[in-house]
Amino acid sequence: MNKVARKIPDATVARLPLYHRALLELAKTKSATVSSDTLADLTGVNAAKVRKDLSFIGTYGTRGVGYDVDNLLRQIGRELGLTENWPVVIVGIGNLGQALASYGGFSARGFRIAALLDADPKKTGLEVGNLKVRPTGELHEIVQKHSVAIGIIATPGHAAQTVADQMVEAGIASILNFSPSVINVPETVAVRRVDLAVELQILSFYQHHRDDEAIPALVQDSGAGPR
Amino acid sequence: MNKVARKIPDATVARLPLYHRALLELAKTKSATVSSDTLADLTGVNAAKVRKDLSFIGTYGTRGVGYDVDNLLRQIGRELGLTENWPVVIVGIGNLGQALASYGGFSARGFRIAALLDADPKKTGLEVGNLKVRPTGELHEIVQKHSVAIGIIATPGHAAQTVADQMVEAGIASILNFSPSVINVPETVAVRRVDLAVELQILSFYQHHRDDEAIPALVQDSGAGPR
DNA sequence: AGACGCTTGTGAAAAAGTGCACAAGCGCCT
DNA sequence: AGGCGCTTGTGCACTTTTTCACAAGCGTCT
Repeated sequence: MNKVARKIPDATVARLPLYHRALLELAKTKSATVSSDTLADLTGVNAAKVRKDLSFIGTYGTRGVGYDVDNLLRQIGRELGLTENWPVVIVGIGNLGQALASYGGFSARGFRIAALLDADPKKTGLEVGNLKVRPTGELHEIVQKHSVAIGIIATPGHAAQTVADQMVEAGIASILNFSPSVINVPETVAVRRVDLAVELQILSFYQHHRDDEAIPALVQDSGAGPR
Repeated sequence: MNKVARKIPDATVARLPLYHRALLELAKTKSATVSSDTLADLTGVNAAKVRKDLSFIGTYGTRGVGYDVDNLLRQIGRELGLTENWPVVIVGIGNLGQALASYGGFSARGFRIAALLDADPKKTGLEVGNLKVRPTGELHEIVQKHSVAIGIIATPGHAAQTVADQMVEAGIASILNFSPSVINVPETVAVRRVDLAVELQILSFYQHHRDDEAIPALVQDSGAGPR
């Protein structure tokens, strides 16, 4: 009876990080409470949807007033598991890997980079974002030592499957795949794929069909259903 | 009567690039035709869905045989507007911008980078992927000259809105926003946002709720409904 | 204390997306 | 020339997501 209640729709899960980020912003600057309407503006989501989404994680709003920013932030963070400060490893320290490694936002958002790995020996020892790049061979050891649960693949497409296999073997349970390839993993492993060119192509479609009476419109998230 | 037929669901649009990429791969190596089943394997999509998706762009399959790879590739490319070889500009040449600029896959996928721009004068003149970085001030001129329709924002969050405004003013109609901020644009402008940390947080959720009876599973796309 | 304005939380309807299951059709083989 | 195996295209039922609309509840002001 307590587990059953806990079913948050995938579409909602995909939006929670959006609210989280907006709240982070609000907490820094603005007031102590926020209405679903404001949050809707800030995230580009419809207000009713905001309320429904938030209702899935509990009733933390006050009618006539809104949501307490700090509290809501905490609740969403807890729900997303950001309180655990997940260690992540990044494999593939090319341009994208380096961009990820030096992206400052991770720690504020619940993650810390445990290690940077690259198969190319020439990259070994390179210092990026005050971490030294290490050879891919050390993956297993690092994952075990730091209890890494999440791995990021930032390699070229042809290396992605190999890296994925190594990650799975090392015990990683969730993979964020930035390579353009689709990878095969056991179904106990969660995968999310982000393909930069795909995003462009989707835009291209709407650009291309601009005249076809359709209004492209303004939704700003890259997606719903992961799982 | 001819326009009406042309309504391709958003969810399908989001998957077309996936098929496109798989077909590109098939065209290079394998056989001349492909079945919906194989394509399903290659993309991690259910076979019935593949067929339904493809049926939206026309009936290009042959029963008992499958789809002609080259032809299908062409049809999807046409539908996505990739034949137009869109010129794009990238604003913000930090690590991510450089990663995008030197990502080789764009030209094969229907895009060419018209210019790299950065507001920081120190970056001006820097050569990335055999293009010189130019000051943001030249945006308007470049957009006009090359008829750029798509802009990529790869700046830090705090600069995103300013850049977006400049893009809109310059006449860009579609924006791919890699910054963590949500941007406001007229509703005639299409925006897609990709937030690296958001993707991680979504994974975090499923990782966190791993025991809650739910099987995270294996869908590999980052999203459906853009529009 | 009562009224009023504002905002939440949520039923219920509508819309969108998914997946099954199977008839229709193609090509090969005998 | 007919049968058989394979694969498409799609009607239909089902699930998920979105959107509407409004009662319920909080706080303030008189």
